[in-house]
Amino acid sequence: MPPRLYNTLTQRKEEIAPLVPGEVGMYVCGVTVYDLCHLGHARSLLVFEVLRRYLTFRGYRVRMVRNFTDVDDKIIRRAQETGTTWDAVANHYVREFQTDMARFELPPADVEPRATAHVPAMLALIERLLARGLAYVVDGDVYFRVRAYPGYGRLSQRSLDDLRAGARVEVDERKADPLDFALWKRAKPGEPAWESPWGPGRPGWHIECSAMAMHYLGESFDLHGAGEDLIFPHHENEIAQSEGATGKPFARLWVHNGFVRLQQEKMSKSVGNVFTIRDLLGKFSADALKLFLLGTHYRSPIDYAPEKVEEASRALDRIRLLAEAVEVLEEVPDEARPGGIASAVAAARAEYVAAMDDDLNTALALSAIFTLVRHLNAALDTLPERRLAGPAAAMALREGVAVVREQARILGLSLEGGVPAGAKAAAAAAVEALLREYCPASAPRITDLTGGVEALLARREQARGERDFATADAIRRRLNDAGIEVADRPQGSTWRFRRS
RNA sequence: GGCGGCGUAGCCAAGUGGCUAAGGCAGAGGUCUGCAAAACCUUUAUUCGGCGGUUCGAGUCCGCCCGCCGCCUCCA
Repeated sequence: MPPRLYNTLTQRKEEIAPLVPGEVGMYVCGVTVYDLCHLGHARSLLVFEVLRRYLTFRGYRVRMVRNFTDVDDKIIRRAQETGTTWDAVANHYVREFQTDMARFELPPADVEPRATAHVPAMLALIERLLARGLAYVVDGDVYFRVRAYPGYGRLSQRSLDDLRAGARVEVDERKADPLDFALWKRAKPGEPAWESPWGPGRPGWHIECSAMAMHYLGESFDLHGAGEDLIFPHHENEIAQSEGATGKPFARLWVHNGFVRLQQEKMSKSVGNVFTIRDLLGKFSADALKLFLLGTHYRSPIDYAPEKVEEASRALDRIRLLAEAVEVLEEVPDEARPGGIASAVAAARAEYVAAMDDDLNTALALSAIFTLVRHLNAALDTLPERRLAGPAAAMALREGVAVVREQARILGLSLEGGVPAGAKAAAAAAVEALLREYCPASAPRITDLTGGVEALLARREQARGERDFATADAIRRRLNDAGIEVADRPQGSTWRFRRS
C-alpha cells in the first residue's frame, strides 16, 4: 500500500497516486528573502525534506521545487531602510538562507527557482487569465476576478460570503470586488519594474508560485506544501489563477504543516516572538533541533521551549551511544548469539514504515527507533562484556544499528557530532586555565583542546594512582563544569563533550 | 461573526471503535565504580477536560458545556 497523506483540499488522508507512476513532483513554498529564517521556517523546511526522503526511500523518484520570493513589499522596504537595493537584499538573504540550511544539515531542493527569473512565465499566465475573462486591467494593475472563478474557497473551506463578512482588508476601490487580488502591480517610482503589456510593474505574490510550479512540474502535478498560514489566501489564489488559466487541476495533494508557537502563541515576525535558526544552532545541535521538531506530528502545533530541545538532545544520546557501542565492538571467539535481535529489527522496520506511511507520523516512527534501540542495548547487556561479541552477535547487532541509522537518516538525523560550536570554544578556554593550574610545566607547550584534556587526565591518573582522590575528583569535577565529561572505565579514563 | 484544530501520566507526545493506552524527558529501584558521573536494564496512566448519547464494546463516533489555539491582513 502506498503512503498516505492528509490532503487539505479533501480533508482526508489519501494515498499517494502520482500522475506518472513512480515519480512525485512536489512544490514547496520557500521563503521571502528579506530576513533570517526562524524556527517556524525550519519546521516547514524539515518536514518537507523528510517527506522527500521518505518518498525516495519508498521507491519514488521525487522532484522537489522550492522557490525564493525575491521581490516583494518587505524586500523593497528593507532595501529602503538599509539604504541599499532590493536585489542586494534578496541576494544577501538567499546566501544567509543557504548558510543556515548547511548548518541545519538540510540539502537544497532539486530546483530552487527565484521569482524574478520567471517573470515571462508569469506574464504569459496573466495573459491567459485575461483572455479567459478571469482578470482585468485597471490603470496598469491586473487583478484576478475572484467571483468569475467558481471553485474559489474550496481549499480553505470558505464561502465567498464568509469572506466578505469577515473582510478586514482595506478596500482598494479600483478593484471591482474587494476579494479580487493583484496579479500584477504597476511600478511606483523607485521600485523594481519589469516591462509588461500593461506597463512597467512587478508580479503579485501568488502568481510566481503558479508560474514556477507549472514551469518545472507541469500544469498538473502531485503535491504542494507549505505552512498552514499559506492556505488562505496564498494557496487558494494559486489554485484559482492556475486552474482558471489552464482549465486543469493544479496540485492534487495539498500538505500543510502546523505552526511553531511560543507560549501558546504563533511564532511569527509580525508578533515579534521569533527565534532564528542561527541563534538556535548556536545552542543546540542540528540533530537535537530536528528531533525536537519531529517528536510532534507535523500538522499539530508545537510549542518551543529550550528545555524541550535539551530533552530531545538527551534522547538523541540514547541512539548515538548505542550506535557507537556497536561500532566499536570487538570480535572474540564466541558462539553465543543474543536471541531476539532479528525479530526486534523486523518489528522496527514494519512499525517505522507503517508510521511514516500514515500521514508521515514521525513521532510514532521515532518510537519504533527507540524501541529497537532498547532491544539492541538489552542484547549488548547479555554479552559477557559490553564491548566484546562473537561473530554472530556482532553481525546481528551491526545490522540492527544499520537499520537505526537508515531510519534516522530519513528523518534528517546524522547521529554525528552533536556539539554546538559555542560549547567547544567555552571548553577550550576552561581547559587552558585548568592546565596552567594542574600542569604548569607542560601547559605552555599544549595548544589544542584534545592535548590539554589528555594532559589533565594523565595528571589525574597519577593522582588516582597515589590515591589522592581529592585532586582526582577536583579535576574531574572542573572538567565537567567546562562541559567535558570524564568516565572511568576498566581500560582507562575517557572523555567527551557533554552533548546538546 | 464564519471556517479549522487542540485538551491523553510530573512534563512532552502517539494513538485511523475491540488483545495488557507507543515512545521520550524527569522520578524511583538495580548493574557497573575508590567514590562519582555517564551508560545500560527494570519501573511509572483501572485511565484519556466535563456531562450525556450511539454501540456487545469509545481516548477513538454524535450532542452539549468548559478551557486553549489558528486562519479570515504580510506570514513557513
